[in-house]
Amino acid sequence: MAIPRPGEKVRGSLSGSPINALFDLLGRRWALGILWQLDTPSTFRGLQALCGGVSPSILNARLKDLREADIVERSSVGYALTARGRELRALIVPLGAWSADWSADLFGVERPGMRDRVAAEGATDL
Amino acid sequence: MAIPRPGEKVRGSLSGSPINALFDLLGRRWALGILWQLDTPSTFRGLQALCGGVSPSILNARLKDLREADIVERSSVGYALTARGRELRALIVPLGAWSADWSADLFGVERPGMRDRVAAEGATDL
DNA sequence: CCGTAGCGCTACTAAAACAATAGCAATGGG
DNA sequence: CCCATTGCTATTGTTTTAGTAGCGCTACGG
Repeated sequence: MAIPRPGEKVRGSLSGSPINALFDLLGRRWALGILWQLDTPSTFRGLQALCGGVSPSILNARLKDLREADIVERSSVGYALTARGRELRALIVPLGAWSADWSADLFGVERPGMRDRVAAEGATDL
Repeated sequence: MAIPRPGEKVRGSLSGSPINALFDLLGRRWALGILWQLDTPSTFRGLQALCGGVSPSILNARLKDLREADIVERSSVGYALTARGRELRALIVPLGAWSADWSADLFGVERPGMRDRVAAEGATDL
């Protein structure tokens, strides 16, 4: 699957504006999870484990997408975020705290201090 | 498709942690776009148009997901974000500015002032 | 050398999600 | 009653994702 290009049509419809291109990309399965887990660089198999055993085919496809989009790159220590990717990740980090509240309110799940850990450390093991 | 519940397995794998449940939800097609467009309440067909003509079946499915997740609700003026949904949307608004930069750098697309408009007004017509 | 282990990744099949189109029941004018 | 609009379902066909197996490569230790 080609990465969505602003200015062209994006998967079936839409104006192809930048935000929609981004949403198309991030709306693919595991894209957000990969971004989240790549806080620290990981090997392919390491990342696969972090993502709960995603199938390698889809992991590879998503990594390819994210590399073409200049969000992820291969380094000596495995896959890592680019500078731009780190900026993007910084924007989605607050979702961690939001999801903790959401989960607690909606499902009654509670994990004391989780909010603060996320806010303070950007913990990835939610 | 059932909404992802923290604590249970999420679509095939993962730990079922809150952030992963959220990523599962937002990783479905149009979920992010709907959140983005629901800045102002819209009717079903209005929202469909805003999203570039999404098919009604998938729009309906996504609205159902988002309503079960207490992110979207039906009001007298159509579909609208809940209080929680507005909080979530606020977190993704910065993606608009990021996507504008990303698009400009990666594809050479340029629209003067877009960044500022997004930052100042939260423009949705990117 | 040879076996073993880890790595990145491809191939294949089955299941699920999504897209596209048509159209129905309900509501509210004119 | 007629017509337009709305929310939505039904149906069909395509695309994407899941799940599993395993190949080629590199780097060991023996």
